[in-house]
Amino acid sequence: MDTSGTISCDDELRHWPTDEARARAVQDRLRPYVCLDESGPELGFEGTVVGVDVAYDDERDVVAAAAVALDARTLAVIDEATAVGRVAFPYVPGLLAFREIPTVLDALGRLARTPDLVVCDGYGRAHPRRFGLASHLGVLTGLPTIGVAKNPFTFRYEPPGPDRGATSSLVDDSGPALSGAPTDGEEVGRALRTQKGVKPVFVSVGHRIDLDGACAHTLRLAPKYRLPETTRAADSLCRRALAGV
DNA sequence: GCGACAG
DNA sequence: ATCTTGTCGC
Repeated sequence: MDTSGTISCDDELRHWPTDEARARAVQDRLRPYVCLDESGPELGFEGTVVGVDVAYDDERDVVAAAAVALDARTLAVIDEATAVGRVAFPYVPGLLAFREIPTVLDALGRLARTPDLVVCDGYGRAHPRRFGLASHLGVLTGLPTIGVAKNPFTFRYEPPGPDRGATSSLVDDSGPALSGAPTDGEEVGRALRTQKGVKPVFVSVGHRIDLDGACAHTLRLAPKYRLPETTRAADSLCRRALAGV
């Protein structure tokens, strides 16, 4: 595998790790493939923004994933897909991707057309090893991805201004944990106020987009509610899919 | 040792 | 994530 200097999604799935140490090793191995020097799709581009999310039934060890494609201009739903699978990994903070991605990939593959941008529940670069769910999904699919989380995890931030669109830096103060570059105090994402007077969401870059673009798209996707319409639609659909199993 | 900890 | 009643508001 990986004899061409690129990633094979199928190979990664075939060698999915089963313990924490190997999962962290996978993150360290794939992190160099994250692309941070593309600006991403234009705001209001012609194409689809796809939201993905999963729901669990721990009793039966079942996970349901949903992928919902919205028209990037009108935010109208134009396609939906679901997939059901077995939980592939326990919940461990920092290793969420290994629990969710296999079934999410299955759902994404059932869409009629390839997404132009994918919005994930959780983090991208805002991650202990700079390789959260959104980055992982981006590297495996090659698609531009962003992470929109509902909580700041362990990262520090100042509350953004009260108005819609206000932002503040999400900073990693854990120190230079990664080999090499000094990352202490680095901005790993942003707190973004999507609705006036409402708790912000936490946006970070996944793959092939910059932080400004990730925030701009997130704000545009949340014209009425705190969470992006992509997330709301995917959350609703995966819950219905789980209930139907 | 203790608390914190995306979903 | 999931467990869960009522309640306030458009």
